[in-house]
Amino acid sequence: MSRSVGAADAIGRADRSLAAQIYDELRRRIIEGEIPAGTWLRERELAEEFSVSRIPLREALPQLEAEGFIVTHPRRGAVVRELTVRDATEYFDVKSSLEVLAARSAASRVRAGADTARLGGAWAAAQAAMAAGDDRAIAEANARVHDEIVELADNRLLASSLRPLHGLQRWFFGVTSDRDQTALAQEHAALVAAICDGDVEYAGSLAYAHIEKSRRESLPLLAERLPAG
Amino acid sequence: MSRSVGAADAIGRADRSLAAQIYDELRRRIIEGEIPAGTWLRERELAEEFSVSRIPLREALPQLEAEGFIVTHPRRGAVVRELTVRDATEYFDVKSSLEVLAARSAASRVRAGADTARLGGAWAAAQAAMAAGDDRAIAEANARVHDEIVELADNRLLASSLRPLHGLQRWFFGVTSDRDQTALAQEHAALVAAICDGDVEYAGSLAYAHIEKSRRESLPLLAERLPAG
DNA sequence: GGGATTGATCTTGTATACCATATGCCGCAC
DNA sequence: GTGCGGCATATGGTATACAAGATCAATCCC
Repeated sequence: MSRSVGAADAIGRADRSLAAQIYDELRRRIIEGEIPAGTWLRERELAEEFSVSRIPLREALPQLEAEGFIVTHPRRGAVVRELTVRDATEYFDVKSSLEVLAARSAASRVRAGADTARLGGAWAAAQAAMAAGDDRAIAEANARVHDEIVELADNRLLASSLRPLHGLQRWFFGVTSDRDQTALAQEHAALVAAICDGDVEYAGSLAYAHIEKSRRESLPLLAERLPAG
Repeated sequence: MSRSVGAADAIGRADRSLAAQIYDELRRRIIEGEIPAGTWLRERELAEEFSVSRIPLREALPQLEAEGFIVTHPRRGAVVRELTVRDATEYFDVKSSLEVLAARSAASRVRAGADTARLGGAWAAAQAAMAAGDDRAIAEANARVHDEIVELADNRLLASSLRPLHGLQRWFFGVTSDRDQTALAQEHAALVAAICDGDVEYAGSLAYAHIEKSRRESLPLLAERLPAG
């Protein structure tokens, strides 16, 4: 079978394996709500849609299950999981712990002489986006600030632990989140400053406050549109 | 091909999927050192050894990669990763954060009326094993105490975040770890008491001290036998 | 003699066809 | 109305074939 040119071209001709591309594509569709909770995912159906054989799907679907996006029912198929308020609570709990660690580690590494150029650059981009008033750009810049903090923390295990949380976040909130992106950027300002100062304790406290503020603002909104779980 | 009865019977006839069984078996072999770091894992070779087709392996190997046990080189195969001191440091950092959360959450749930019977039972088993002087049993009971704390915390996301750490722990230390299991059990005593009292702050502090003590005792020993990374 | 090239070989990546088996549903008998 | 049996369907798994990237060694040219 040729590699699909027409309708199924959602998966491009990237140099990555088909399984990885399909994983990415399905993950994106679930996160962005194109595939709503409760949808059944059938191997052969998806294989046909993507114009691939079942093999790549048999690698991609278990990965999606491992990250908690779908639940597999043996011999019945996989169904997209439904997010609940409980998931959100768990998310904020774990996120809080790990983000504090990231902020503290980043500050600690700065104290040990790490380069803050990239983080500074990301933060500058956020400021520029704020000045321009481009909400989408602010959201993207905020996300990059976050990524750069994790990068600066230089802990691969931490980064891999945060990855599923990142997916959850976008699943919950979409790209922009419920919060005012400008307010988010303001909080980032203090956090970035503390990290660049190498102030471990302060950076950790700010990160904690940052997440807890998000929790308090977002949870009530989520509770309105999500089942309790 | 029939389902293997002879030498390949490491994977039993459990009701789980072949991929899951093979994942478990490979994971166990890596963790227990039967497959040393640097070993190349070849699909067809393993398929033949386990008397299965390549399909289950194509599901199992990506899972092992996702959990950090192997590194896949496209079109070359997968190689068992080598643990480094850096991995150990990262492990303790993340472990510290998440175990504190587990202890605090567990205590908080007790305060809200959760049942402590299972945790109490696990702790009683550890005491019994200590009285009997059975080191292996103490180690197992200690592990169960830990599991019950996570269970009591009742946070599935936290539990799934801790799972890879648990694998890392056994990979680093084997079943018994480097530490004196009786000393470990003593520390568990105070932690379990604090949790059962619903004392959130104290439980968190004890969990933190517990991990940091492990770090300080174990890291120098690991540094002797692991490359720096 | 040394470095670039080519080709053999190994391994994964993917497709295809087929069989086995569990699950759920529908309709029939009672 | 209820219980049972069979059928449709989906995954779980096997076998096989072929394509293509990676490696390495032999070879060829200068």
